[in-house]
Amino acid sequence: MINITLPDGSVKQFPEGVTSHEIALSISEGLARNVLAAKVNDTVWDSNRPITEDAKVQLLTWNDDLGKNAFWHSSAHLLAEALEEVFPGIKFGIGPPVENGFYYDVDLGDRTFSQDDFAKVEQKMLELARNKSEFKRREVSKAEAEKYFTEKGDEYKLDLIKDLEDGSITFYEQGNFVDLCRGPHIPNTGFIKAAKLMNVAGAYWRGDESKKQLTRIYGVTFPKQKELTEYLERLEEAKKRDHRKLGKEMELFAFSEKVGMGLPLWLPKGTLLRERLEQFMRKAQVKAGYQPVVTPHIASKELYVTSGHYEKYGADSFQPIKTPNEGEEFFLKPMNCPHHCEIYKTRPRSYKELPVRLAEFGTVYRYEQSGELHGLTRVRGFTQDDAHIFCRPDQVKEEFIKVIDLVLYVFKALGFEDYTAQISLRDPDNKAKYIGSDEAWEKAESAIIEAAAEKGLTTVTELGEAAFYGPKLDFMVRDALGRKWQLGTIQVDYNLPERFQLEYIGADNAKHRPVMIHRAPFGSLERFVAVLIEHCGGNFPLWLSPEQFSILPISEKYHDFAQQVYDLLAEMDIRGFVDNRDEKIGRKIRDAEVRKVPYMLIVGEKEQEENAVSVRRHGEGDLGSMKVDAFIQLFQSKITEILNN
RNA sequence: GCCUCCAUAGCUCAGCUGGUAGAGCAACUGACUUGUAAUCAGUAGGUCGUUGGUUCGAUUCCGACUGGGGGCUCCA
Repeated sequence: MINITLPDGSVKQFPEGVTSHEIALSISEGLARNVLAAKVNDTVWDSNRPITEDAKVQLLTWNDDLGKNAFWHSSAHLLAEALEEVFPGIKFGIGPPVENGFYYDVDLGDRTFSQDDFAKVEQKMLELARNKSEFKRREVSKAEAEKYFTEKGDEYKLDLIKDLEDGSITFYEQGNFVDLCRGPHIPNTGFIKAAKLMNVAGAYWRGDESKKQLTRIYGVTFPKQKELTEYLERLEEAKKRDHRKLGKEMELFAFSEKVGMGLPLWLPKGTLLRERLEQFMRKAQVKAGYQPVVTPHIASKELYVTSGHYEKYGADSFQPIKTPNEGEEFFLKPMNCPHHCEIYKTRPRSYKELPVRLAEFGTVYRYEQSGELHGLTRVRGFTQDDAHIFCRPDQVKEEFIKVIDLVLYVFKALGFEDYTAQISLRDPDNKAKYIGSDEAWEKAESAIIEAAAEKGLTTVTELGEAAFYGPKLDFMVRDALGRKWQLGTIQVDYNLPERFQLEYIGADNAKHRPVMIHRAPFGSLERFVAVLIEHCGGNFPLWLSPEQFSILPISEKYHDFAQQVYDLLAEMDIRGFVDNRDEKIGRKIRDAEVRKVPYMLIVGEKEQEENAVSVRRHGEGDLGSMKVDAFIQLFQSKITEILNN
């Protein structure tokens, strides 16, 4: 008998060779039906693999990420089996589970695979799933493995086997399909009740551009048809919120072939939104002791030679702007830091005036690969809400805390409630690849950790993720659909102060090197607006909304009164418009609803008599009639509610 | 950049296997003067992304270019 420890700490005795399926069965039959795999002493095992020693066992179902992984990994094998039946002679690369499903990389030879083939393969998958073929694990020798795939003629699997150690190789077999695989897998294919292929894409063998490009087939499967339906509905919802679609519909921004790819044009309404965000940040920054600066969009090559960016990015970036003077070259600025360093250097600095915080909404240009461009989230010209803090080493922690406060204030005002912070530290085993002294790094790293802890942030720490020039803290927010986005960033930089020979005179009358902190709570206005659009589905917070109200006169007779109300609201800095088209009120309401206007103010005979407006809130409906003053008060209270705490 | 799919009116899209195009919405004109999610009628609008080729003939087939979507890191 062996002892099995379950997650609740209880210990049960089972005969040697018990499987986790049998353990589940001893708890309940329903559980046994749902167990996909099991974590046995920190390794995930097949649920039908015999356990021969005392072990800690955690049963995994569809509700566990690891359970899903096993499920989707098994689905990849099922896909491969189906593909092999449909396309005999097909060769296979790798087929892992991913965040939402799985894929398999295949080499189809001369054949092609397109959306038209999806249905056929999906059907074949379900047909094979119904056979309830068991996933059978088998340990094989390296020679045996090589023999099998040599005979099959699959050079990709042979390439994989080459790097594996003899004795550690396993095969999995289900139905007529055998794959080189470490596992684990679900008990049999019958668990897979719904399958959908999502898309095809090219992917280099082993991610190496010089190797052959395979066809990557993405799919997703579920243990219930209903879950597939729900998943597809979620995708639909995400599509509806796509910032590229809403940006066009709401006339926020546009692209033009003539202007060039990745270069967004901000339309009037989008500009209003963007300027509101800038205004908001400016105000918060002034309060936090930042000094706004402005720097040019181009700079002499020398600046980037000094900063080191020329050497690192020069060849892959926008190429220099030449002048009539021979040898004179200017670059579009790809970042603001070097300019700010030069501002810092305009005069000697005393320790007493540090920290110096220089802020700029700096528009920068980076030549991103054409395939990397995506809506507003990845563009070639964008504006950072940039600032650089030059401070003494002993001020790093305090400055970090202040920046975190600022970032949290921004998130709160914009309705991002679910966020985590990632602390990126250097790789402790490879300190040589980082610039800056050991002492400085340790100080800065502990300053970041302490600052994050003091602010009560939920953090993930990643070793080796720091930039070569310093550790950093990144904020990841989760939007309304649960998708993760990286927004604000705070980075310590030891590199530029060194390269630019920045210094300050300390109390000891000696020269010291300041620490530079680079931070951007939004990241870039473009990216932030994109994330914001998707987060709120185009229903912006009231204070940001480009059109905060629309006045809808019942008929032409009330146009004058409508204009009076409009003037009053405009006076109070409330933005909106009068819809004086020759349309019925129902039509005007519908159009305003579609345009996502937060407040609709209906004016007719009654309202005119009482100097009132009938208020309708977007998505909520009629709020009844109120005096114009009362509406202004209601409106302003809604705004201060968000911005002042 | 590479793979793959795509490109028709301002927008969303239809147009079977080659014979120069159609709908809805928007726009414009007129009628209606309207009470909480689409009033009715009419008008106008397209070198079918650009450019070569095949063909008697190309929006349709082939190539190139431009732009767009998806993917190119996550252990067999």
